[in-house]
Formats: sequence, structure tokens, C-alpha cells
Amino acid sequence: MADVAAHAGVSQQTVSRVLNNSDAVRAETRSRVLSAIQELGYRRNSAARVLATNRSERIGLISAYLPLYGPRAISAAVQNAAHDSGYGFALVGLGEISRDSLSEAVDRLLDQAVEAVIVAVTQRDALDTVADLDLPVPVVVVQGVDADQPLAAGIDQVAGAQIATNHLLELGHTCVAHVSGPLDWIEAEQRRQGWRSACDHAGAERGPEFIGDWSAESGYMAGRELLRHPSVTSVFVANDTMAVGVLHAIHEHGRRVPEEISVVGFDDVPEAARYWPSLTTVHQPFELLGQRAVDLAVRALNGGTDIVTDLVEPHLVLRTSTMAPTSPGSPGHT
Amino acid sequence: MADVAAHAGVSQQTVSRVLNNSDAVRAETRSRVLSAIQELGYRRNSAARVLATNRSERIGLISAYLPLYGPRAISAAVQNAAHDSGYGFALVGLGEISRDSLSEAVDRLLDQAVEAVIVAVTQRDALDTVADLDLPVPVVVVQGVDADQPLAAGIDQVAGAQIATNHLLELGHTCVAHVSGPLDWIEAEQRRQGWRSACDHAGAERGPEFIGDWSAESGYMAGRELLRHPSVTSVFVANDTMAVGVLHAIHEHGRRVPEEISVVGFDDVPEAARYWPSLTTVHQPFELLGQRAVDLAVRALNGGTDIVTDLVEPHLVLRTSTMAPTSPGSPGHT
DNA sequence: CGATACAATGTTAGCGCAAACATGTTAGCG
DNA sequence: CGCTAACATGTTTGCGCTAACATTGTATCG
Repeated sequence: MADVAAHAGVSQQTVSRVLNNSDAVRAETRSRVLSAIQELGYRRNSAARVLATNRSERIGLISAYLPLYGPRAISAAVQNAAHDSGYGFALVGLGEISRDSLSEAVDRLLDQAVEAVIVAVTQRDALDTVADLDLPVPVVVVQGVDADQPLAAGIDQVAGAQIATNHLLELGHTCVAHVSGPLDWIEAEQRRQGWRSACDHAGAERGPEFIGDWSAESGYMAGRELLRHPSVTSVFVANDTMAVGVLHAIHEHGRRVPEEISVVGFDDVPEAARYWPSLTTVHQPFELLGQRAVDLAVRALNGGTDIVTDLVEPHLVLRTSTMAPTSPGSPGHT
Repeated sequence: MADVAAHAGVSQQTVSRVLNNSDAVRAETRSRVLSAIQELGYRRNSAARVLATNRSERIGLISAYLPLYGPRAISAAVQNAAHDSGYGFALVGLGEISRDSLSEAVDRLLDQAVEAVIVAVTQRDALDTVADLDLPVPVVVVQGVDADQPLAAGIDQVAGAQIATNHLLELGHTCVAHVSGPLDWIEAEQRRQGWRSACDHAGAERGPEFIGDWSAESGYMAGRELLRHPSVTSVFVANDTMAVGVLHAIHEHGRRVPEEISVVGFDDVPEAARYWPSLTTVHQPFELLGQRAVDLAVRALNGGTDIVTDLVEPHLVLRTSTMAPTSPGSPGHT
């Protein structure tokens, strides 16, 4: 920076002012400095800047299970939103969920001087642990929003599950089975709760219930179990990936979707329209969620102390894996 | 740090020595300092450290198309490998590929003071552009490795495509069609080349060829075209996601996989075993690739100037979407 | 037993930048 | 024409840390 200053015939501080877009610099001086910068290929040292200002303009995200579609989509959305808000972004993925790994994740983020932390780990005890850790920066919880948490943004999982289940009920199915995610996930629990309440509210029978681990393989296992209940004509699966497994099991058993069994997924992964058959599913507005989460963080950084819980609504995407139940023997065709 | 020093009754420099695991500190002193750190909840300021040492111990990754499985898997693998090697990790994803966006990506990484850059953008012109940018840090290219690039690690795409194609040929198919990715992707081009050379080498007919964009939708479109060639009994699809679309098209047309048409994918996504039918595909060892890439970067940082191109081998995963061709009319069953 | 080495610690300086304050320079006014 | 205000720029200082050198204490040796 001193070199640039010398080259432009100004003081180092003036260069700093140009770089920070201070308006106390004459246009002519500014351009002289800018061309000196250009000429020397100067690049500001961000470590020194952070040290001097004590601001990093970076926010951090802690996420677990990044191979899964949901966490991944959230991470991408938060990154985009942070960038749009002029913040840098640091991600740390969690292998397992424990007090130690969470604490290490937080350490890594604080080492990177993040000004706020967004937590996308939707296990109830993980959230408690983080609250326990008592961070020196604002913490925003994203997805898996439960009660009225301090700073939280989420997609309404219960509503999403109800939409999915109601769709099946409105088609005339009298019994809806469910394949859930691991129940220590808040999302899994809430989707299950939405399914239950929709069935109960409609006075419909709750079909058999299976617990998976979000993987296609677990969906397949659940699907095989499901097929031992020949009366079941519809199933709400808690994510699209498990739905792939369920579909596989059904095909393998020689039964037809949707003629004999209707299937609804959750997530609307990009391939969902080309699964076989094309999968009716619940679409979650992750981009919006990311923006909301970053907004909350930024607001907290700017002194906002309001206790906000921000819930956005998912919607159903109708495809061909669902239809009205047919009486046994009357085929129907896609 | 001064507080800690005062609290432990030592100089600030001794605290620094403890934090840096210098062996010139008596054990008793060390523990006294450590407990002072504990007590005060002290945390080292990394910006100051970076400023003083002029080392960030961070490497950066530039990746495009992160929603796709391949780039995503590479990114995760590089992150893990970097962490294992004691390096921090900064990721910048690219929306579009252009000189400007690449240059901005590089800027963002250099702003984060990365010591090396790994480029996972496998478009030929993008690589040229990056080479052009003339970075002040080592650059490692990962995947889409072509000639003998300076520092590069990749998975042998040609070999992978040959394995896939040969598998079909060995089953007795006399004609293998191909659905490729966008041909400006080095990987797409190399997989196509592998398919061509395998066919030619075996003296087999190259079936019709379609160009997709890696998406299931494009695979579906390609599949529909493919079905207008009723003589085709096998197809090698350049990734699993497009294979989903191809399978969808085939099912929709009322034809059976693998009895009438065999399908091979590429990538071995986690769901591949539960697509319908279970998809034979080529598995890429991404974790290994990430390690190799980081190794190259670290070696370059430590003064290694060797011109290495590191190629690892993929392997075929046999599932049920492939079988020997049957003469028309003789069904066969899964 | 004094010289010598080495181990443990302290002291000083500077990394590159921005905040705060000091100074110079111009225009506007009565 | 002299004074003031507003603007443009320069100077000084310190952010928290480590490198390099300086100092002290302690064992070792002939």
C-alpha cells in the first residue's frame, strides 16, 4: 500500500480511503491512485484489514450430513445469500454429531473470525448443545425450527407433510402409510407429525409406519415391509431419495405405481420428474430460506435484538406417482 | 494474549510459544499458561497471526456446477483432504464460466489469502483462462486432466468409458449407443472418446449418439430419440442422472430394461442401486482424487517443482440394468 | 571452581492496514 | 480583504501476533 501511495504521489492513508470508497477523495486523486493500483497489481491484505478494523465480514455455517440433498441445498442457498449481502462465507461440515464435534466446528469457525454462525444441524440435542456452548457471536438456527427459538428460519415441515398427505386423502385414499426419516431429526419428526395430524383430522386410517435413514436403501427396505400390507394404497415418504427405494421395492414386487399404490415424496430433487414414475413431491423454497437466515444474522449483527422465527411455506408438485385408488382388478394406465 | 501472559506471570512471547508448540518451554510453564488460557477463555486472533507470519495455511477450490454430483463429490473430498493435511479450505462456486467470473473467483480466494488454488472446472477454455491469469500461488487442476498438465490429478475418464462399453460388448451387444455430456466438458469428451475407441477396437458398430447437459431431463429427451432406433440394444450414458431420464423414457415407451435394452451409467451416485432397475455404472474414487490433489498442492507449497499428472482408475459396478441381448420375442426376466 | 554451553524466558520491532486527529487549501461571505 | 467553514490530504498510532535477538539461569566440563 505504501508502494502504491508513493507511486501515486499521495499518502498511504489516501490509498486506504480510495480502497474503502471514502467520499473524501477528489475524483482526480482517486483515479491516480486507482491506476497506480492497477499498474503495480496491488491487492489489499485482508488479514491486516481484519486486524485493524476488527471486522471480518464473514459468516459461518455449520451443517451436518452434507451429502443429503436438503443440507446441501441449504448450504448453497446460505452461501449465495451471504454473498449477496456482501458477506464472506465459511462452511464446516460435521461428520458425526456430538458435543465434541460441534465444539470443534465452532472453534474452526471462530478461528476464521466469523461474525455470526448459522446452524443447520437439525437434531434436537445438537441445538441444545450449541445453545449451551454460549458463543460470543449471534447464532441463527436454520431448518428444524421448533418452538419460538431466538433467531431461527425454517420451512414449515408440518404444513408440507399435511399438504402431501391431504393430497392423497383428497384423491380418495382412505389409508396413508408413512416412511419417515430418523426421528431424532426435527424435520423427520415434524413431517411425521404433519402426516399424523392430516390423517387424524380427515378421520382417515393411519397406515403402517416405517423409519428410514433418508437413504434409498432404507426406503427400499421400508418398501418391502410396506408391501406386506396389501391393503395399503398410498404412502407418504419423508424424502425423495427414500421414495426411490420405495418405488424400487414396489416395481420389484410387480405392483404398479400409481395404479395400485400412490407415492408422494418430499424435497423435489432435480431428478424427481424423471424417476419412474415421475414423482409427486413437496418442494421446499431453499433459496428463500437461505436469504431469511442470512437476513436474520445480518440484522442481529446490526444490533437487532428481536426474537424472530421466520417460517416459509413449501408447496406440492403434482406429477404422475399419485392417482385415485382403483378397486382391485380395474387396471388404469399412466 | 497480554492478559494471558500477565495472568500466568510470563511474557507474552512465552504464551505465543506455548500456542505454537515450541519445545523451548518448560512443561510446568506450559501448563501454567494453558490453564490461564482456559481460565480467561482466550482465543488466538488468526488475522494477526496471518499478518505476522504471512502464512494462512489455507487452500482454495474453484468449482463450477456444484449442484452436479461429480463437482460436489470432488469438493467434499478436497475439503476432507485439506483438513487432514492441516489446511483450511475456502470454496468458491461459479455460476457461469467466463473470464470475468473466473477472475472474480480467483480474487475472492486471494482475498482469503489462500496459499494454493485447486481448480475443478473441467472446461477446456476455462483451464486456459486460469493458466492465463498467472496466479501468484500454485495452481492444481483436478479432474478433466488432459495432456501432461503441470500439476494435475484426475480420474481416467477414457478408461472408465472403455470399461463400461466393453462390458456391454462382452455381454454380446453388437451396437452401443451413447448419451454424452456437453462436449466442452473435458470429462464428457473423454468419456465419449472412450466409448468410441472401445467400439472401434472391438470392431463393433457405434450406435446413435446424443448430447445431453448432464440433467435427467436431457437424458429423457435423448432416451426418446434413442427409441426411434429399435435395433439398439444397449446404451452407455455419461452420467447416472441422465441415465435416470433414459430409463424413464424407455419405461414410458413400454420397453424393458435390461431385457430389451441394457443401460450403463457413470458416477455411481448413492441412489444408483435403487434406480429402476438397479443401475450398472462406473464408480469414481473421489476421495482418493481429493487426497491426490491436495497432496500436489502441498508438495508445490513445500518447494516441489515436479511436473506431475496423477491419474487414478475408476471401476465398474455391476447391477441389473445390463444383460446379454435377447433375440426379439424371447422375453427373459429380471 | 571458573569457563562454556545450552535451555528457558524476556525484549524489541514490524507485519499492512484504518481510526483519529492534525494540517493545509480553497471558496464564500460580510 | 480578512475570517470562517468545508473539504482534501497527511501524520501518528495501535490492532494482536511472531521473528529475531538479548538476557538470564543452570548444568557440564576440564
